[in-house]
Amino acid sequence: MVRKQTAADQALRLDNQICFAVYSTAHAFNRVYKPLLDRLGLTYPQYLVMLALWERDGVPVKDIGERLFLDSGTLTPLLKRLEAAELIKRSRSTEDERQVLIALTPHGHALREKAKAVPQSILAASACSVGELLAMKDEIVALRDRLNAVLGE
Amino acid sequence: MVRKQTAADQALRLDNQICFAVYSTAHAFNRVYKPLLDRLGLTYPQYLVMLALWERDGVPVKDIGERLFLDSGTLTPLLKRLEAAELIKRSRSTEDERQVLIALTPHGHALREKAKAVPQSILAASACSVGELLAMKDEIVALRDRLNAVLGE
DNA sequence: ATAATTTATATTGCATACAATCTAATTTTG
DNA sequence: CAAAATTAGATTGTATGCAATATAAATTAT
Repeated sequence: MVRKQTAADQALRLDNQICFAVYSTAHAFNRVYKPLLDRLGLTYPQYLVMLALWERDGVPVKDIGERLFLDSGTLTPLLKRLEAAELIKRSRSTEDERQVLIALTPHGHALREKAKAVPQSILAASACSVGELLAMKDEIVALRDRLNAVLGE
Repeated sequence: MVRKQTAADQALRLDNQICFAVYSTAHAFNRVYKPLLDRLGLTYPQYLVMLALWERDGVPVKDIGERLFLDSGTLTPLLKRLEAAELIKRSRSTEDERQVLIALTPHGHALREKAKAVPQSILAASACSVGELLAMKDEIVALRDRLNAVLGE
Protein backbone atom coordinates (compact mmCIF):
# COMPACT_ATOMS: atom_id res chain seq x y z
CA MET A 1 0.00 0.00 0.00
CA VAL A 2 1.37 3.34 -1.05
CA ARG A 3 1.06 6.07 1.51
CA LYS A 4 0.97 9.71 0.53
CA GLN A 5 3.81 11.79 1.94
CA THR A 6 2.55 14.22 4.52
CA ALA A 7 3.54 17.87 4.73
CA ALA A 8 5.66 16.98 7.75
CA ASP A 9 7.53 14.41 5.67
CA GLN A 10 8.21 16.99 2.97
CA ALA A 11 9.39 19.51 5.52
CA LEU A 12 12.09 17.14 6.74
CA ARG A 13 13.68 16.90 3.30
CA LEU A 14 17.14 18.43 3.24
CA ASP A 15 16.41 20.23 -0.02
CA ASN A 16 13.49 22.04 1.56
CA GLN A 17 15.41 23.50 4.46
CA ILE A 18 16.19 27.18 4.12
CA CYS A 19 18.35 26.73 7.13
CA PHE A 20 20.58 24.22 5.36
CA ALA A 21 20.71 26.58 2.38
CA VAL A 22 22.02 29.32 4.65
CA TYR A 23 24.37 27.01 6.53
CA SER A 24 25.93 25.54 3.40
CA THR A 25 26.21 28.95 1.73
CA ALA A 26 28.05 30.31 4.75
CA HIS A 27 30.57 27.49 4.39
CA ALA A 28 30.87 28.07 0.65
CA PHE A 29 31.64 31.74 1.32
CA ASN A 30 34.18 30.72 3.90
CA ARG A 31 35.97 28.54 1.37
CA VAL A 32 35.97 31.28 -1.25
CA TYR A 33 37.33 33.79 1.25
CA LYS A 34 40.06 31.49 2.52
CA PRO A 35 42.71 31.99 -0.17
CA LEU A 36 42.05 35.74 -0.23
CA LEU A 37 42.30 36.09 3.52
CA ASP A 38 45.34 33.83 3.77
CA ARG A 39 47.23 36.60 2.03
CA LEU A 40 46.16 38.98 4.80
CA GLY A 41 46.98 36.44 7.49
CA LEU A 42 43.37 36.45 8.69
CA THR A 43 40.65 33.88 9.19
CA TYR A 44 37.12 34.84 8.19
CA PRO A 45 35.88 35.66 11.73
CA GLN A 46 39.08 37.65 12.29
CA TYR A 47 38.35 39.53 9.06
CA LEU A 48 34.87 40.38 10.37
CA VAL A 49 36.40 41.76 13.55
CA MET A 50 38.82 43.86 11.51
CA LEU A 51 35.96 45.16 9.34
CA ALA A 52 34.16 46.21 12.50
CA LEU A 53 37.29 47.89 13.88
CA TRP A 54 38.09 49.70 10.63
CA GLU A 55 34.69 51.34 10.99
CA ARG A 56 35.11 52.16 14.68
CA ASP A 57 37.86 51.12 17.07
CA GLY A 58 38.87 51.97 20.62
CA VAL A 59 35.72 50.10 21.64
CA PRO A 60 35.04 47.49 24.33
CA VAL A 61 34.79 43.80 23.47
CA LYS A 62 31.07 43.96 24.14
CA ASP A 63 30.60 46.49 21.33
CA ILE A 64 32.28 44.19 18.82
CA GLY A 65 30.24 41.28 20.11
CA GLU A 66 27.00 43.12 19.55
CA ARG A 67 27.93 44.13 16.05
CA LEU A 68 28.98 40.59 15.06
CA PHE A 69 26.53 38.62 17.27
CA LEU A 70 29.43 36.87 19.03
CA ASP A 71 30.12 36.45 22.74
CA SER A 72 33.25 36.68 24.85
CA GLY A 73 33.87 32.94 24.65
CA THR A 74 34.50 33.38 20.95
CA LEU A 75 35.99 36.86 20.96
CA THR A 76 38.49 36.68 23.81
CA PRO A 77 40.77 34.06 22.22
CA LEU A 78 40.27 35.53 18.74
CA LEU A 79 41.26 38.99 19.93
CA LYS A 80 44.31 37.58 21.69
CA ARG A 81 45.40 36.10 18.35
CA LEU A 82 44.91 39.44 16.62
CA GLU A 83 46.96 41.03 19.37
CA ALA A 84 49.69 38.42 18.94
CA ALA A 85 49.68 39.32 15.23
CA GLU A 86 50.13 42.95 16.30
CA LEU A 87 47.01 44.10 14.49
CA ILE A 88 45.25 45.32 17.65
CA LYS A 89 46.03 46.37 21.19
CA ARG A 90 43.94 45.32 24.21
CA SER A 91 43.85 47.59 27.24
CA ARG A 92 41.69 47.90 30.34
CA SER A 93 39.51 50.97 30.36
CA THR A 94 40.42 53.31 33.20
CA GLU A 95 36.86 54.63 33.34
CA ASP A 96 35.31 51.20 33.72
CA GLU A 97 37.85 48.56 34.64
CA ARG A 98 35.52 45.77 33.63
CA GLN A 99 35.96 46.78 30.01
CA VAL A 100 38.80 45.83 27.70
CA LEU A 101 39.19 48.38 24.92
CA ILE A 102 40.27 47.22 21.49
CA ALA A 103 42.30 49.60 19.36
CA LEU A 104 43.96 49.11 15.99
CA THR A 105 47.74 49.30 15.80
CA PRO A 106 49.37 51.13 12.86
CA HIS A 107 49.84 47.70 11.30
CA GLY A 108 46.14 47.01 11.83
CA HIS A 109 45.17 50.26 10.16
CA ALA A 110 47.53 49.61 7.28
CA LEU A 111 46.03 46.20 6.58
CA ARG A 112 42.85 47.94 5.48
CA GLU A 113 44.50 48.98 2.23
CA LYS A 114 45.38 45.40 1.37
CA ALA A 115 41.86 44.30 2.29
CA LYS A 116 40.25 46.62 -0.24
CA ALA A 117 40.81 44.06 -2.98
CA VAL A 118 38.79 41.37 -1.18
CA PRO A 119 35.18 42.44 -1.79
CA GLN A 120 35.79 42.75 -5.53
CA SER A 121 37.02 39.17 -5.68
CA ILE A 122 34.02 37.91 -3.74
CA LEU A 123 31.68 39.78 -6.03
CA ALA A 124 33.28 38.11 -9.01
CA ALA A 125 33.00 34.67 -7.41
CA SER A 126 29.32 35.14 -6.69
CA ALA A 127 28.70 35.74 -10.40
CA CYS A 128 25.89 38.09 -9.56
CA SER A 129 25.16 41.78 -10.05
CA VAL A 130 25.68 44.18 -7.17
CA GLY A 131 21.98 44.98 -7.24
CA GLU A 132 20.92 41.37 -6.96
CA LEU A 133 23.35 40.75 -4.13
CA LEU A 134 22.15 43.79 -2.21
CA ALA A 135 18.53 42.73 -2.60
CA MET A 136 19.32 39.24 -1.42
CA LYS A 137 21.38 40.58 1.47
CA ASP A 138 18.47 42.75 2.62
CA GLU A 139 16.10 39.78 2.58
CA ILE A 140 18.53 37.60 4.51
CA VAL A 141 19.21 40.31 7.08
CA ALA A 142 15.46 40.78 7.56
CA LEU A 143 15.13 37.05 8.17
CA ARG A 144 18.06 37.07 10.59
CA ASP A 145 16.59 39.96 12.52
CA ARG A 146 13.25 38.18 12.85
CA LEU A 147 15.03 35.07 14.15
CA ASN A 148 17.03 37.13 16.62
CA ALA A 149 13.84 38.87 17.71
CA VAL A 150 12.32 35.49 18.59
CA LEU A 151 15.44 34.65 20.59
CA GLY A 152 15.25 37.88 22.51
CA GLU A 153 11.74 37.19 23.78
CA MET B 1 39.98 68.50 3.48
CA VAL B 2 37.13 66.10 3.12
CA ARG B 3 37.78 63.13 0.90
CA LYS B 4 34.97 61.29 -0.81
CA GLN B 5 34.59 57.65 0.18
CA THR B 6 35.57 55.38 -2.67
CA ALA B 7 33.59 52.36 -3.80
CA ALA B 8 36.28 50.20 -2.22
CA ASP B 9 35.71 51.94 1.11
CA GLN B 10 31.99 51.31 0.87
CA ALA B 11 32.54 47.66 -0.01
CA LEU B 12 34.47 47.11 3.23
CA ARG B 13 31.54 48.21 5.38
CA LEU B 14 30.15 45.36 7.46
CA ASP B 15 26.59 46.28 6.60
CA ASN B 16 27.29 45.87 2.91
CA GLN B 17 28.61 42.35 3.12
CA ILE B 18 26.20 39.68 1.93
CA CYS B 19 28.63 37.23 3.34
CA PHE B 20 28.22 38.58 6.85
CA ALA B 21 24.46 38.51 6.34
CA VAL B 22 24.65 34.81 5.52
CA TYR B 23 27.16 34.09 8.29
CA SER B 24 25.16 35.82 10.99
CA THR B 25 21.88 34.31 9.78
CA ALA B 26 23.37 30.83 9.96
CA HIS B 27 24.27 31.49 13.60
CA ALA B 28 20.83 32.90 14.33
CA PHE B 29 19.26 29.73 12.89
CA ASN B 30 21.59 27.65 14.99
CA ARG B 31 20.47 29.41 18.13
CA VAL B 32 16.79 28.99 17.24
CA TYR B 33 17.29 25.30 16.52
CA LYS B 34 19.24 24.63 19.71
CA PRO B 35 16.37 24.26 22.21
CA LEU B 36 14.35 22.21 19.71
CA LEU B 37 17.23 19.87 18.94
CA ASP B 38 18.25 19.55 22.58
CA ARG B 39 15.02 17.62 23.04
CA LEU B 40 16.17 15.19 20.35
CA GLY B 41 19.65 14.99 21.81
CA LEU B 42 21.16 16.34 18.57
CA THR B 43 23.35 19.25 17.58
CA TYR B 44 22.49 21.08 14.37
CA PRO B 45 25.15 19.39 12.20
CA GLN B 46 24.08 16.04 13.66
CA TYR B 47 20.49 16.89 12.74
CA LEU B 48 21.61 17.56 9.16
CA VAL B 49 23.28 14.16 9.03
CA MET B 50 20.11 12.53 10.34
CA LEU B 51 18.00 14.40 7.73
CA ALA B 52 20.32 13.04 5.04
CA LEU B 53 20.10 9.52 6.45
CA TRP B 54 16.31 9.60 6.83
CA GLU B 55 16.20 10.20 3.08
CA ARG B 56 18.73 7.51 2.24
CA ASP B 57 20.89 5.43 4.56
CA GLY B 58 23.23 2.47 4.19
CA VAL B 59 25.54 4.87 2.38
CA PRO B 60 29.29 5.55 2.63
CA VAL B 61 30.60 8.54 4.57
CA LYS B 62 31.60 10.13 1.29
CA ASP B 63 27.97 10.21 0.15
CA ILE B 64 26.89 12.09 3.27
CA GLY B 65 29.83 14.44 2.85
CA GLU B 66 28.81 15.32 -0.68
CA ARG B 67 25.24 15.98 0.28
CA LEU B 68 26.20 18.22 3.22
CA PHE B 69 29.44 19.69 1.80
CA LEU B 70 31.43 18.32 4.73
CA ASP B 71 34.65 16.28 4.77
CA SER B 72 35.84 13.30 6.79
CA GLY B 73 37.62 15.52 9.30
CA THR B 74 34.22 16.81 10.37
CA LEU B 75 32.12 13.72 9.76
CA THR B 76 34.25 10.99 11.32
CA PRO B 77 34.01 12.27 14.90
CA LEU B 78 30.41 13.41 14.42
CA LEU B 79 29.37 9.97 13.17
CA LYS B 80 31.16 8.32 16.06
CA ARG B 81 29.05 10.40 18.44
CA LEU B 82 25.87 9.40 16.62
CA GLU B 83 27.00 5.80 16.90
CA ALA B 84 27.69 6.23 20.62
CA ALA B 85 24.12 7.58 20.90
CA GLU B 86 22.96 4.41 19.11
CA LEU B 87 21.28 6.32 16.31
CA ILE B 88 23.48 4.84 13.57
CA LYS B 89 25.74 1.89 12.92
CA ARG B 90 29.11 2.14 11.14
CA SER B 91 30.39 -0.87 9.24
CA ARG B 92 33.09 -1.50 6.64
CA SER B 93 31.75 -2.30 3.21
CA THR B 94 32.69 -5.82 2.12
CA GLU B 95 32.62 -4.79 -1.52
CA ASP B 96 35.05 -1.91 -1.06
CA GLU B 97 36.86 -2.06 2.22
CA ARG B 98 37.86 1.59 2.02
CA GLN B 99 34.25 2.55 2.57
CA VAL B 100 32.45 2.81 5.90
CA LEU B 101 28.71 2.40 5.46
CA ILE B 102 26.35 4.34 7.68
CA ALA B 103 22.99 2.79 8.52
CA LEU B 104 20.23 3.95 10.85
CA THR B 105 19.43 1.85 13.90
CA PRO B 106 15.78 1.31 14.89
CA HIS B 107 16.29 4.09 17.42
CA GLY B 108 17.63 6.29 14.62
CA HIS B 109 14.60 5.58 12.46
CA ALA B 110 12.26 6.21 15.35
CA LEU B 111 13.75 9.62 16.07
CA ARG B 112 12.33 10.81 12.75
CA GLU B 113 8.85 10.92 14.25
CA LYS B 114 9.97 13.23 17.03
CA ALA B 115 11.81 15.39 14.51
CA LYS B 116 8.67 16.09 12.50
CA ALA B 117 7.73 18.88 14.88
CA VAL B 118 10.95 20.81 14.26
CA PRO B 119 10.37 22.42 10.84
CA GLN B 120 7.03 23.84 11.96
CA SER B 121 8.69 25.59 14.89
CA ILE B 122 11.38 27.03 12.67
CA LEU B 123 8.80 28.29 10.23
CA ALA B 124 7.04 30.06 13.06
CA ALA B 125 10.27 31.62 14.30
CA SER B 126 11.12 32.97 10.87
CA ALA B 127 7.81 34.85 10.80
CA CYS B 128 7.62 34.41 7.08
CA SER B 129 5.29 32.65 4.64
CA VAL B 130 6.28 29.28 3.22
CA GLY B 131 6.30 30.81 -0.25
CA GLU B 132 8.65 33.62 0.71
CA LEU B 133 10.98 31.21 2.46
CA LEU B 134 11.09 28.88 -0.53
CA ALA B 135 11.84 31.74 -2.89
CA MET B 136 14.64 32.99 -0.65
CA LYS B 137 15.99 29.48 -0.25
CA ASP B 138 16.17 29.04 -4.03
CA GLU B 139 18.08 32.28 -4.41
CA ILE B 140 20.53 31.39 -1.68
CA VAL B 141 21.08 27.90 -3.06
CA ALA B 142 21.74 29.38 -6.50
CA LEU B 143 24.33 31.69 -4.95
CA ARG B 144 25.91 28.81 -3.04
CA ASP B 145 26.13 26.71 -6.18
CA ARG B 146 27.83 29.53 -8.08
CA LEU B 147 30.36 29.91 -5.25
CA ASN B 148 31.00 26.18 -5.19
CA ALA B 149 31.39 26.22 -8.96
CA VAL B 150 34.17 28.78 -8.65
CA LEU B 151 35.85 26.60 -6.05
CA GLY B 152 35.69 23.59 -8.31
CA GLU B 153 37.61 25.30 -11.09
C1' DA C 1 26.95 52.56 53.24
C1' DT C 2 26.62 47.74 52.68
C1' DA C 3 24.50 43.75 50.67
C1' DA C 4 22.57 42.02 46.48
C1' DT C 5 22.45 42.29 41.70
C1' DT C 6 24.14 43.21 37.34
C1' DT C 7 27.74 43.72 33.96
C1' DA C 8 32.19 42.84 31.25
C1' DT C 9 35.41 39.76 30.35
C1' DA C 10 37.86 35.36 30.97
C1' DT C 11 37.97 30.33 31.34
C1' DT C 12 36.58 25.54 30.56
C1' DG C 13 34.51 21.97 28.08
C1' DC C 14 32.31 20.16 24.10
C1' DA C 15 31.31 20.02 19.18
C1' DT C 16 32.09 21.52 14.83
C1' DA C 17 35.06 22.89 10.36
C1' DC C 18 38.90 22.21 7.67
C1' DA C 19 43.88 21.86 6.09
C1' DA C 20 47.41 18.61 6.10
C1' DT C 21 49.00 14.20 6.66
C1' DC C 22 48.60 9.15 7.05
C1' DT C 23 47.09 4.40 5.98
C1' DA C 24 44.91 0.99 3.56
C1' DA C 25 42.41 -0.42 -0.44
C1' DT C 26 41.32 0.06 -5.31
C1' DT C 27 42.17 1.52 -9.96
C1' DT C 28 44.98 2.95 -13.69
C1' DT C 29 49.14 2.53 -16.51
C1' DG C 30 53.07 1.18 -18.79
C1' DC D 1 51.07 -7.98 -13.69
C1' DA D 2 53.77 -4.46 -10.90
C1' DA D 3 54.40 0.42 -10.06
C1' DA D 4 52.07 4.71 -9.79
C1' DA D 5 48.17 7.24 -8.92
C1' DT D 6 43.77 7.72 -6.90
C1' DT D 7 40.31 7.13 -3.41
C1' DA D 8 37.97 6.55 1.33
C1' DG D 9 38.46 7.33 5.99
C1' DA D 10 40.99 8.48 10.10
C1' DT D 11 44.04 11.50 12.64
C1' DT D 12 46.21 15.80 14.15
C1' DG D 13 46.41 20.59 14.84
C1' DT D 14 44.35 25.15 14.72
C1' DA D 15 40.40 28.16 15.07
C1' DT D 16 35.91 29.01 15.83
C1' DG D 17 31.03 29.02 18.47
C1' DC D 18 28.63 28.68 22.54
C1' DA D 19 26.92 27.05 27.18
C1' DA D 20 28.22 27.22 31.80
C1' DT D 21 30.91 28.98 35.23
C1' DA D 22 34.17 32.22 37.52
C1' DT D 23 35.87 36.79 38.83
C1' DA D 24 36.19 41.43 39.43
C1' DA D 25 34.11 45.90 38.95
C1' DA D 26 30.11 48.82 38.87
C1' DT D 27 25.30 49.68 40.00
C1' DT D 28 21.09 49.18 42.58
C1' DA D 29 18.43 48.47 46.54
C1' DT D 30 17.56 48.61 51.21
